[in-house]
Amino acid sequence: MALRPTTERGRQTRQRIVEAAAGVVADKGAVGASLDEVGARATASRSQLYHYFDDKADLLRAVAEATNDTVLGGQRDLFAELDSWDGLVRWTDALVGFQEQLGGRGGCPIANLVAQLGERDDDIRTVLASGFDRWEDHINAGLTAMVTRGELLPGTDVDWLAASTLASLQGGLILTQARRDPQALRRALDGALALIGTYRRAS
Amino acid sequence: MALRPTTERGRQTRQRIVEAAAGVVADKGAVGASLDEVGARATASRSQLYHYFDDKADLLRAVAEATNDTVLGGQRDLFAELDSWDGLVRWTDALVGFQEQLGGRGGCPIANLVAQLGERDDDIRTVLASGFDRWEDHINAGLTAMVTRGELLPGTDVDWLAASTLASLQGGLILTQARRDPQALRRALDGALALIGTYRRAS
DNA sequence: CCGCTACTGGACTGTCAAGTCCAGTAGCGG
DNA sequence: CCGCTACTGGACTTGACAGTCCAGTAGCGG
Repeated sequence: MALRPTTERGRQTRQRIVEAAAGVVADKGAVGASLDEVGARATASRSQLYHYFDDKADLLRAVAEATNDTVLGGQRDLFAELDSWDGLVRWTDALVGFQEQLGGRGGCPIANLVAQLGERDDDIRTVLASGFDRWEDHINAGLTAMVTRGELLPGTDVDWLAASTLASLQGGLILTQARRDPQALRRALDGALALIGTYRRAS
Repeated sequence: MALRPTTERGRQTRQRIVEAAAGVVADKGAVGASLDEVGARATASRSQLYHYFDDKADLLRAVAEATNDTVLGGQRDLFAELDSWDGLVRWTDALVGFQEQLGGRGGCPIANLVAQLGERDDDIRTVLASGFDRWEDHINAGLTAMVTRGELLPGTDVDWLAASTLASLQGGLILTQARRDPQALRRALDGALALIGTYRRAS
């Protein structure tokens, strides 16, 4: 079992390796990503790779954790405002805008790894599932706050609504990725908003 | 360019190869699938593989087309009844039931291939996108029939509703795959049904 | 029945890739 | 300043794999 680095220099090297690996995985896919390519991008030798990671699977596991943090971290500010209808709309607009910037490329990094590795590595799959759980928790917290402040009807099943919203988002992302068309995500998220809208309090 | 077989024997061999390849891809992922494994399962030698396919990418393209046909063909009977609320509910029950049989494993074969190959092979991505298009067309046809027979309100935006429904389904599948929990698909499809339900005619 | 072509068998080559091993050094604590 | 350990460099081995090439044959049409 590769030990966690004990020095600042070691921690920085490990971090460089994980970030480089995440980049290679984004470009080549998890299976197609080679350790040589990772080493070249991280400016790290094979010994360093094997100093910090038991094997390629161990490195990919670290990439999965980093991917969760990157995807969720990138939405932190939007999650903070997810407690109002306007915040919800801004969140969906930002997601679609981001896909427009990407030209519909890339899809969801977490979902990609589930499809590439999830059927053959339960540890990695579990890490990625926890990423989805955290994502859903953010949506759930926002919807709960909207109920609390009276923007959604009391008794709204926020657990179910949060789950349905995340599903719409994930589905919109895979369809966008296949079609290279961010409007696919727009339509999916509009569906989620329309469903949430049916629970809005009349004003 | 490998030619299409001209004899019945050749067609059967090519078919065996594609089916064997689809099985290896399901087990090992597209990138991890080796031609040796495909040959072993299809009882076909390397010469036969290269007689019918230019290279591995060419074979994977054929697998993508076969995957579309398999996934959509498997729902043919349900699609035929997708023109009523009851048919919609049966369709969603069947999809969830199928995931329960699988124990939440596998995910959507089309989406898996998009995530595994779609960022690096535009031909394959386009084939898979056409699979999603056909799937959405079936849903669209059902919703349109429901409007025509008065089960959904006139003026219902069936294009958008079909797109949103497919997104919910795809999202539910990826979340089910990550969590190994068919209830994730159940919740997603309930969201789709609830949204469609808002367009039902009062009776 | 024979010639020809599509189909078939499988050995072989070159390249890539994961993982191992040997050796050197930066930097920290005593 | 020195010893020690975490960190570093990179050569090397082994095995897997895609693709090429040579040769044989089943089966069909004339």
